[in-house]
Amino acid sequence: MHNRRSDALDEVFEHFLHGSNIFREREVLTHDYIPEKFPHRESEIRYLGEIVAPALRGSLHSNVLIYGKTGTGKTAVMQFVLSSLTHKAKELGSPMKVCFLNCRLSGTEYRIFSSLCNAISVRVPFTGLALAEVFDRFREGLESTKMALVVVLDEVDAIVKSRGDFLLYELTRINENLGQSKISIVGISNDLRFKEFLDPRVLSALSEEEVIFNPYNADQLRDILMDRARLAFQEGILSEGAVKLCAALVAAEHGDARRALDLLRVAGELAEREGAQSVLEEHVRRAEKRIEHDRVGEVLKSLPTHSKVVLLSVCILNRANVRHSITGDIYNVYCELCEESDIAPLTQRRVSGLINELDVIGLLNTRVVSLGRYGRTKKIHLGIPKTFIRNILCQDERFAPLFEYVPRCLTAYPTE
DNA sequence: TGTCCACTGGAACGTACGGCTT
DNA sequence: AAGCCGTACGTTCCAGTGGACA
Repeated sequence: MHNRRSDALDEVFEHFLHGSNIFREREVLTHDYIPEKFPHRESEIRYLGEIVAPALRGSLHSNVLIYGKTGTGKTAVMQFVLSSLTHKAKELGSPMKVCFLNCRLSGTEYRIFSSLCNAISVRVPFTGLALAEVFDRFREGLESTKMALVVVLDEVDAIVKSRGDFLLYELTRINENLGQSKISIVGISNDLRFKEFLDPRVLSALSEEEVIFNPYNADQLRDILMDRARLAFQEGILSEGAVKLCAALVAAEHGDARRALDLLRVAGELAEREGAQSVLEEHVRRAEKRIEHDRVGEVLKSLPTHSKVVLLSVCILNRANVRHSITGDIYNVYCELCEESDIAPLTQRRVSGLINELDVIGLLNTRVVSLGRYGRTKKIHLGIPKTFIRNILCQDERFAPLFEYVPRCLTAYPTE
């Protein structure tokens, strides 16, 4: 047993050490790689360059809003433009600085302001200060630097949707109180309806210029993939069919180039692992399944305990041939499962909220229905296979026995 | 036509926590 | 040490609702 295992591993390690015969440079296909060329984005690059150029003289440039769905190259293009800008600014000794922030990753207005402070070397604590205090320190710090600051807020819609537009309102007004320094804002949004969430004053200040990144079509995706593939793969390894399929599969969805690159990378990894001589269409098809499987698995594992119990409750009702369970039934089963495993149950209101969250991430599908005299509720069914949920949740020993549990409330349940 | 069910979903509030300022 | 702040997660309260049923 031991020998067999070490032989197998030995082969894996040897294979690794002798270098990949598929990849030349795998990193080229990862998300954080910024390429030198952006096929089909030349005009956007030029336009953005024209907009931010005044920063080179230390003066204000127009605020910009960039729209586009995920994987249309907004972030990468902007980073590319900014790195060229800072490079040029260094050459010229221009009094400017760039601060690139991802609002979704930062999470809160406080953290965004504190990142802005860090960008201009003002130290603020992780927490503890009033938001207004952090903002004041930022403004004072900025004023003393006497420079133009370009603030790029990536995924700005995330912060506006969850916290309102206080942050943008303050930032767009800050120039009124600055004498020596200036700040220009570039907002990047995935959501085209993002404007609806903004105060009209903020909107007009922010969208002096607008740039829209349209999704890539299959031909454009193919060009992008070919470009990267030349760097990423060994010569002659990648079949043209595989590239075409990647482009076609992704274009049929939302034209997300990031996803296309993922697909190509995973296809390459699959081919590599089985020692294939080339990356074929079949590898791409398997990669597509693998990516989806992994994504859902990760989401499931990272779910909070109560959400897992809710999901489990839906599984149990599903097992009892209740195809569309309703909130009340799920809550009953949920309470029993909590009792069974010594977890303090949450209120129905909270559970109803958890069900909504599970709906948003696609693990459940819900629909509000009215059953007339029998009230208004939600019909809920699983968004992914029961066996898959079982496989993942059973890795937690608390949940494994619960899958076999037969709830008391079910015995009285009228089957559909 | 009015009643009434079983919720939905918004809003306000409570509690715990980490970490700052004074 | 006390007071405050933002954040996360939860509870409590309650008006609103679509449609079957009497």
